[in-house]
Amino acid sequence: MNGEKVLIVEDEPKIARLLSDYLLSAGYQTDTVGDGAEVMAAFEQFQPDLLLLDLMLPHRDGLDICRELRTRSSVPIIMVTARVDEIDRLLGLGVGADDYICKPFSPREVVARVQAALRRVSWQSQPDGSSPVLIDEDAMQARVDGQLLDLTPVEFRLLSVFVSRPGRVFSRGQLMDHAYQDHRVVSDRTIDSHVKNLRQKLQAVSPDASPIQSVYGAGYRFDPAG
Amino acid sequence: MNGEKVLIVEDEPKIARLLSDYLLSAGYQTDTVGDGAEVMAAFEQFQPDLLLLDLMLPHRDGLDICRELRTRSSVPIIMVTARVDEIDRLLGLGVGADDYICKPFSPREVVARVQAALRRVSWQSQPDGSSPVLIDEDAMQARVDGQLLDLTPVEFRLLSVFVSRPGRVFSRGQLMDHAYQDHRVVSDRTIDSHVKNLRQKLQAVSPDASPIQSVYGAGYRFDPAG
DNA sequence: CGCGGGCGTTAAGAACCCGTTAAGCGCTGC
DNA sequence: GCAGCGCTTAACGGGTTCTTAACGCCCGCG
Repeated sequence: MNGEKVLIVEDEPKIARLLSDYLLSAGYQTDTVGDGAEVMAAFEQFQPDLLLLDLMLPHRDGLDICRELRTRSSVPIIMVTARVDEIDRLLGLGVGADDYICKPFSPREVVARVQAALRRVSWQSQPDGSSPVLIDEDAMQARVDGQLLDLTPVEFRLLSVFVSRPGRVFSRGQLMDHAYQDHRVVSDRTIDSHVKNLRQKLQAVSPDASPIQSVYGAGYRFDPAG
Repeated sequence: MNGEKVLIVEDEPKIARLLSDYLLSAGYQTDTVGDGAEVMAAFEQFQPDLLLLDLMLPHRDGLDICRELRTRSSVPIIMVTARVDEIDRLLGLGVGADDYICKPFSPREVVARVQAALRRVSWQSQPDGSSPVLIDEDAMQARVDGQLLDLTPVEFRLLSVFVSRPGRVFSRGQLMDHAYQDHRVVSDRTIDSHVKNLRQKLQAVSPDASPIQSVYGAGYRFDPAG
């Protein structure tokens, strides 16, 4: 699984573990650092796409870390604080964090905010128009090389998920989660079936490419240059 | 940056000030309103390109304001809410907001979202300049190619919603929300029925176009060049 | 080579979606 | 009261889409 990488900076092992578990099961890669002094090294080495940063740390303040990182990277940072009123103070200080989470947090909340933060940056960085596949969520239309695809609702949602994270392998379960907002459970074959139809419609428009690849034992991967 | 105008609707002065500062320093013009009852007037006068709308307001609910604005303008609206779980509720209600921000928010987040929302609209609007369909909310009159349409109240409101956001797919539920200011619940077939009549009247005036398209499994889409 | 589980495809019934008709209801003006 | 109008919906029919059972192939492994 090649999910995006989240660096967790948290000195309390139980909490670090908790965060890590949530994120792993949501398909992210994680690395954990418990000491403020080690953060920069881990950052260089792990090259995370996002930071979960506890405010209270041994040897070095989370605030301080946040400031230094901001001078050299625009990686999204989510601050984890123990108390709500801290947040006001942080806002006042003009720390450049992207979001804040208060303890105690719920699994869903953490994952939701991480997703949101990552979605935001992936959006901004895409000058859009660069990918051969364009998704218009509002209009519920998808285009390949300018050609409009005639997709059913499920197909559209699936393609939409794929396009949102090109190159990533999605398990059938993850595809279900993302494509069925009601938390319906369907069989794995159902996904296969829709992928088959989707592939067919994609090939009808651009016969030479096969952008949806099967990954044996894992799921499917979308690769626009496939 | 050419100083697009952002109207801030927020009753808490400190937060309003904070928002205003962020946006000003990012090069936007701002105006602030603290009372729900004054929003429409300020909107007319200031002619903003975007609204930052707090959900909790004195005298008038942000939700309510959002709905009314949506019937007469397609200006992007970003809702500001105090808690994450509000967002789920709002999404369920099909409010026509473009984005949501949770308190506490960071400077970067607010500015990023405002930028994103503005980029989105400038991108999708104005290929020509004059839509063939004109809506006069005050007079409750609609024209196609200059021809006056004889619409019933429900038909007028529906068309009005469609025209406000061309190309976008509206579910039947969303159409109900927008076209019935009281929170009435009617059946899906009711919407179908009105759409049928609306289509008929539109075709009577311009026989070649079919601007209201059905999107199987999703709803209806208005596309003036359909 | 034989095994077992993962996978692609097919086909068919289930489920769902939608346009239309026609009828009932409330309201208005005569 | 009655005719006319607009709104809503029950009901129906047709079409589309979804899902799964079933089957056979393929892959990786011992």
